[in-house]
Amino acid sequence: MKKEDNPFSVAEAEESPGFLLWQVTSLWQREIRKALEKYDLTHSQFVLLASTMWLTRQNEPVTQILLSAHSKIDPMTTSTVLRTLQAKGLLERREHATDTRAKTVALTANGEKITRQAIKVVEQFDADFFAPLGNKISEFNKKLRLLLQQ
Amino acid sequence: MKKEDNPFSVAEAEESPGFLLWQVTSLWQREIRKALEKYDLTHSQFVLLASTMWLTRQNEPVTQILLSAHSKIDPMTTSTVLRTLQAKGLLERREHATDTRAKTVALTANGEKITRQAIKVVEQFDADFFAPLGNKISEFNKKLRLLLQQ
DNA sequence: CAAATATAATAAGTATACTTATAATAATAA
DNA sequence: TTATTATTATAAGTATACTTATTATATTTG
Repeated sequence: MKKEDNPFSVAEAEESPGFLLWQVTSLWQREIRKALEKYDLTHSQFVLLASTMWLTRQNEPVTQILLSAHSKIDPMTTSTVLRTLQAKGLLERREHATDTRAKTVALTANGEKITRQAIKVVEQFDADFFAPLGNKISEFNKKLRLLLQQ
Repeated sequence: MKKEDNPFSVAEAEESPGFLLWQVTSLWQREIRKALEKYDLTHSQFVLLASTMWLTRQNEPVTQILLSAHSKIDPMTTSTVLRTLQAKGLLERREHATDTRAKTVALTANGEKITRQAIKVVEQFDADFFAPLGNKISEFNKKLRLLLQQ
């Protein structure tokens, strides 16, 4: 292969933000999965449980579509995962009071208990995972928020 | 729910690097998937094709385990996805010259052609996606590398 | 009000992404 | 050289994560 035919725009794979993001996320998700294993929760399940708790505390009407928007998990996956969590007895899905198309999601007592424990574990894990950034974490957060807002 | 019982350590979900990383990655992967649709490639397939091309250019012996390590895709998924790519005629998996346990992966002519086109599209997509960071991209890359090195 | 459009949820199907377990071989140590 | 350990790849099974299509209901518009 001829050198002048290089299809890559960067000299090192380590200079591509896309490839770096791919690698970091792969590792992060893999480690989180291990941390959640003891609660028999997948990462997506945890995100939806924590989001349900979060939105409930904001006094939002917790519909599936709102959970999907908040968690950035697509609506179909949200539906599937929530049913799994319902089967596990961690949350309930009732008919919405005013919108009969929608369902209202709420944690059960056990769901609340497990979610609280899992949040602690994940927050500690994240603290460790992002520790190499030191006091640059807020800068990192700011950059991520920039990417979300486009 | 009592306020003093707040299980979250941050006042806003937007202050949690973990949740932000989850959201950014979800959006990024979803958009990349759309960009790769016209080549009938998933994101993982693209990463493995580009990694094969990259490692080939580095004159590395491109085994599945090396591809797995480079791409951060676990070995089993690497095996499955590579077989899909082989069925599509985009790459070949031959017996390794010296290690009969291993397989040597190489792009076909068509695989090379499609990979080159897809790299262009993904690099352009990433340029757009990370554009809000402006000249802070190298700082962002540096932070991601810190997280990889731990 | 009736028709058109939008929204909320899900069925079915495909492709990861992971787990544990296993086969086959390579590399190393006694 | 033989036994132990490590490496490379894959089988089988589970849970996302997505797509397109559909159902049911809300909302908007003429």
